[in-house]
Amino acid sequence: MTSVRELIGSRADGRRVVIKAWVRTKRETKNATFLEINDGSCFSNLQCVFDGDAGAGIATAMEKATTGASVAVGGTLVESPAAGQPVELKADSLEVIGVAPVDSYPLQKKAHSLEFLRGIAHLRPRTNTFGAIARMRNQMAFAVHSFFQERGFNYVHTPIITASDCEGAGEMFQATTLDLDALAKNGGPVDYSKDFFGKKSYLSVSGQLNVETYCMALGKVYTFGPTFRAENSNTTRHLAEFWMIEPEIAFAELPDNMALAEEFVKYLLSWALDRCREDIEFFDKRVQPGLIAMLESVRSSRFAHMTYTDAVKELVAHEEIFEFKPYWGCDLQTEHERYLSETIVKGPVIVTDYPKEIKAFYMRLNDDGKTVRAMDVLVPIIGEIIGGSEREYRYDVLLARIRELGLDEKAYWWYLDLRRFGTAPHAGFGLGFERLMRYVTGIENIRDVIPFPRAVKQAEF
RNA sequence: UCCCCUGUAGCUCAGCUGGCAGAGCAAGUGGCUGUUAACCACUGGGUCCGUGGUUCGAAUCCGCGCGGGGGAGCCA
Repeated sequence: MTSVRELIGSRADGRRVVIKAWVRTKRETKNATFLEINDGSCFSNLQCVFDGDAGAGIATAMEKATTGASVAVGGTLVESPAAGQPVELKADSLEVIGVAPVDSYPLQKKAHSLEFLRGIAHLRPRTNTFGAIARMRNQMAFAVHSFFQERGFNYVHTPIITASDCEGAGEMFQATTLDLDALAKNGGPVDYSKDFFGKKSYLSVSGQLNVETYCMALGKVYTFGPTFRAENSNTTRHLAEFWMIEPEIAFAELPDNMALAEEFVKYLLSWALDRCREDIEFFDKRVQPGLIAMLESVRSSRFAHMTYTDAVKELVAHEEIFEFKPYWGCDLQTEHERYLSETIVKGPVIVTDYPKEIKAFYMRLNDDGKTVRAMDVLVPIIGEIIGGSEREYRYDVLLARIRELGLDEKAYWWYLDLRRFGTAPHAGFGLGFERLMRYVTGIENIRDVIPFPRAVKQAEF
């Protein structure tokens, strides 16, 4: 089947084609009618030109060829005499396959707000913006796999349902086959031994603990799959269901992890700049002016490194500008993170060695006994895009940390086993795929870079 | 979970200290034109989110409910 992409990239050799696509706009003049059609194969539309006196058959069909209608257009591919497109279709036949009545089809021949389009998520991929997002999302997913596959990483499919509530990365969705309505009527305690798995189960908030097990066998691994967090958060950068990439490398320490993260981010930006040119030019022009220049500068930059302790010193020196006053031991606020990358460094910065109190139990304890080998990659505008760490691989230290935090050590038996049998230093990080998408498209609201957003009180479609 | 803003034509919005419901775009009709975010003219189009209240009179003021947006926290 001929695609618009294929035709636009071809020579205007006068070949006859029939192309099936959807109508974007129609402009009628006395001598000609211009029908712009798009089939999603690329950003550009194909301009189909019909003679004004093309005949009654075409005139009748043309009335129904309104914005959104699906059509089959036959004609010959010719050089366009006007500016705006190199080639066009000199059309001689038109069939309307499916109409889109103008009085009920929500999309018009005009710009719509992203808020409005969010309410018609089933139709929004037909717009320029969401078509471009969808193609770019596809490309970025491909880029993720390419990066790791080129470097000998193994893609590991970690489970989506988990019966361990010890992942510790946020509120979890419970997964159950129990009849909640019946239980509510009866009252009384719930007997989870009657649930599907014989105990409480959840949707995974992270594949990290699971992927570490395969790291300790395959060496270099990564996960890339959906993740679920039942946080009651309502922001432009959180979703209840999102996709996360989590690489994990064996015999590696924090500097190796930092180098991998930097290389990964640059690889992804290069892919976006080099292979999604038409779509990213649209974002640069209409969504976030300066996007391409910013991404290019990050691609060619060297990421700054800074310890948490040094970062706090910088922040304290300018504490008057912050709503939340920084101090050693505080969690870095969004305003702090953005100040570090946007004002102090003026580019990406990796902050390392955070106080153990504000980080997860599995991060390797430094010799000072106060900080852990954590790292956050902060970029301008977006803030934190990657969070990771070197893992605690010493059995005694890890067990002590679990006990210190009052966690149930029995629940971590298999995780601790990794440290009992052939333990090795290892490190990894997590990158939220939708946050990457926000970064490379300039789209602000995370609900616009995933086809069907899932958030608090939002699960339509 | 907290704070702020918001809900008026198909869409984006204006509507002042309460007094006859408006614009641009979209749509329809006509004109013009190898047009391309087309242009010009005319026309049609309203449960002013819902509900209760204040008032001679409410889109406008107040209470409650529902929806949308932004910020914070949590984090990716």
